[in-house]
Amino acid sequence: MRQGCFNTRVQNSDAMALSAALLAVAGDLTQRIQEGVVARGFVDVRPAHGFAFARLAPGGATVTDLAAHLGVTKQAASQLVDEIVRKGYAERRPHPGDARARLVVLTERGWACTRAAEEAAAEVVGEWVRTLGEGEVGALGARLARIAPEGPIRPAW
Amino acid sequence: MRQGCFNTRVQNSDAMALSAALLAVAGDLTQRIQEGVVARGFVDVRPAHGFAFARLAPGGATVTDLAAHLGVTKQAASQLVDEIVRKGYAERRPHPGDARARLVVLTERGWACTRAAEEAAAEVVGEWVRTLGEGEVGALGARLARIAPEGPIRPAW
DNA sequence: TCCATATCGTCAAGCAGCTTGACCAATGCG
DNA sequence: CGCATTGGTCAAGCTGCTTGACGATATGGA
Repeated sequence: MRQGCFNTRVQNSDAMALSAALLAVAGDLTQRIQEGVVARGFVDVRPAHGFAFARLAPGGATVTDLAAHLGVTKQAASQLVDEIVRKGYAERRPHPGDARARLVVLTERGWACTRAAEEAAAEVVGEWVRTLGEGEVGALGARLARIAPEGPIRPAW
Repeated sequence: MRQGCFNTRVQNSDAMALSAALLAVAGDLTQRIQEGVVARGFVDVRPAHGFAFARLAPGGATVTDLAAHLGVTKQAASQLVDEIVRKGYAERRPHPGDARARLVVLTERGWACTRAAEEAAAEVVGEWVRTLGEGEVGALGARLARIAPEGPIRPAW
């Protein structure tokens, strides 16, 4: 497919302004969720843990699953699991049906931290609602969802 | 000020979906700009350099300026400048009017890399335009600009 | 059934990018 | 002038990731 068809041409300066705003908002959101989670008493977690928790939440996951989801090596994922297990947010269980694998599942503390992150995110989004209005924020979410990629979550830089 | 006024209440699950989409789009954007820049021949730069270039572009900046803009220590900024100077993207000049400071300015190669990043960003945004339409993307940018923070650029995680 | 190959997870070592702490040179205010 | 402040660098250390190697289990073809 031809890239530069006339009516989809974008001014480079506009693209940079949009990109800068998007990345600035993303960085701000991450930082403020982090602060909110810390304020709720979970002082030993980092933003990356949130993405791990999100993957573990449904019903647990293996280290390899987690690695693919986070876009890092198995070793890095294993180290991250070591950390959240040591801190009491998750535990390793034998995997039903595959003795090689281990199922990593959230503990009650892990669930509590996940809920804290949700509350913190809702606080930030609530501020956006006060600035933009509810409909605008809804439209924002809908559009972002349509251009969001499929694959693993990647750090923004 | 009271946070949870009734009509600005946000469902936690909605907030998480919006946050996840935003961070996914931001990560994808970063990665694809990076790939575009590499594809244009600048194989030895990282995303963080782009934010430095943006600060240097107008007319140069000091290491301390850069550190504040990137939200890191002076030492880290100085190391980053070492790197982009060594790779030929910038150079250190005496600062007019302050013999302690040094003005870091982009070289021609630095400008070329900045233009490459703009082109790569425009390519990605062009795809969004094909998906959402031009008006929607414009609205997206306008809304993001309204909720973008003032301070230093922070990494999204 | 048996064995070759692939996969799950971990151990170990190394590296990149950031931090803290210390320091010198230049500034500028009393 | 005297001295606290500021711009920049040097040095050492830490954290989170990588690559490489390995044992244990699973899987599929002869």
